[in-house]
Amino acid sequence: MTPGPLYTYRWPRPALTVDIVVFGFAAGHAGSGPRLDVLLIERDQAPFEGRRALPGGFVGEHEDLEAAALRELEEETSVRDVYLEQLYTFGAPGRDPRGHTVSVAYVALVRPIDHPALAASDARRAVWTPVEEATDLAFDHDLILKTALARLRAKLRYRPIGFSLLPDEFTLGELQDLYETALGHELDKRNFRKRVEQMGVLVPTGAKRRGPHRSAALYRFDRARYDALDVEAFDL
Amino acid sequence: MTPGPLYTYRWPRPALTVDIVVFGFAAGHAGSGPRLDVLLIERDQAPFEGRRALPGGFVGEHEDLEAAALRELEEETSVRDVYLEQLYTFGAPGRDPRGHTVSVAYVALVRPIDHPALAASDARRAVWTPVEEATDLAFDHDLILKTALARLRAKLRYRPIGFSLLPDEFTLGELQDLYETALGHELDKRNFRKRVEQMGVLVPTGAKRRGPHRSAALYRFDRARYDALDVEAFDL
DNA sequence: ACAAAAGTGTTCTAGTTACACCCATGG
DNA sequence: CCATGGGTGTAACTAGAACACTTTTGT
Repeated sequence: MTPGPLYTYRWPRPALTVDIVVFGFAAGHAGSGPRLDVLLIERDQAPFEGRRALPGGFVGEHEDLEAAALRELEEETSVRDVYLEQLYTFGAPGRDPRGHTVSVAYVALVRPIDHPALAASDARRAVWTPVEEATDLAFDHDLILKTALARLRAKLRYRPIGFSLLPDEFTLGELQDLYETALGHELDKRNFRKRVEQMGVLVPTGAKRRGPHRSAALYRFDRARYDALDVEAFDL
Repeated sequence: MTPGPLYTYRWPRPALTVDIVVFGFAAGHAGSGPRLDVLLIERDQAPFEGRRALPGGFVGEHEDLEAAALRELEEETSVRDVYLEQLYTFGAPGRDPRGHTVSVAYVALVRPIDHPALAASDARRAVWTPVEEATDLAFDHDLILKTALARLRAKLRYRPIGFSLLPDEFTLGELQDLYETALGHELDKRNFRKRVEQMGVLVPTGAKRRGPHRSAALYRFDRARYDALDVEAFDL
């Protein structure tokens, strides 16, 4: 019953890492349409030197998995205060050429405020990349990204996680753009707004977003009101 | 780029295990109603000696996670040929008193044919336990079981995994019993049968199950027909 | 003959989809 | 003044929910 290295080190074992798929949503401005981005690191050492990879790293002993994910994320990309959710654990023996390494993958969603800050930070080489262009990644990170996208798309429909990708205040148009971009197909404007309104989890702030055209009302997601709802009651 | 122990052993790291939540469904006979069971092991050593626990054990180096789960399952309970799906990875630093141990949990679904064989096998102490009575388990296995149940309930609705809990041939009544037991509430018989029929993934075998009352037609799940369906088209 | 499970249709309701026009603003 | 996105209502359709009786079989 004594905790200790005796037992801990007796057998060889796989190494344990965390990898984080960080999604960011860039609202469309004039010219550029809305984009779903993923945050990638350019590796500066072998294996896969020069290849792009998901941020991540080794889990310390006595370190919580989620804590390790947040730590690596901040160390490598300066991103903090994110929605974080465990995705899946990847453990195929050949996935890391250095030896058997099992990786617990997480999905993080960040607000656009955090995007521009990245370039100015001490982040080594973190770059926002449109998801369609995020291919040929190191290790099995293509597979991890694909899995993360599938999860994001599935969960967006029945959990209010989309708001973690938008600024505190947003227009209904921006919310719809996010859904259309992430889901990959268009939605009917009137039906979309109808459903959003019926749910009653958005409160108008009274402010307006002024743009190149007619200004739009700003809304805020009301988590308290959402929590008061039945589970299952959120459905876009 | 050389794979090897040099890098592999440099740092202390959490140990890695797999744990498996094995669900079994016992159709109701005269007297006893239908039951959803979990397969538990009685621990014969510290920590948690004498307590019940989920089957599981350490992942070998260069061993695939799913392979490790299947191996441990067979070693400890003689159960083979099961539906297996990764559930979640539990890594709170205090979950194992021997030291930091991260566990990748799996859910397995087995057919009732395998139930009675267990007692006669070399399985140490594997016992089928109704889920409501599976409390006070070792480690954080109460939490793992709770998570597994939530997943089973959620997934039963939109994926055809329920058939992995039934014998090859089954009656519609048994299928409905399974759904009612797992979901924890009653379903309308006519609507249930209507939906099942509309899906068109069950084929009648022509045979009848003879019981204490009117005999019932037997069906078989047709996986080929299911695969031909759209995803999302399965919805009970 | 009776107890118990098998089997079968219809109606009503609620939710989802499809669809087109006017409005406000900035350039 | 015009281009662009903001904002609004209704009708048709479809899917889901509610509901009761007859049939078969073993005891």
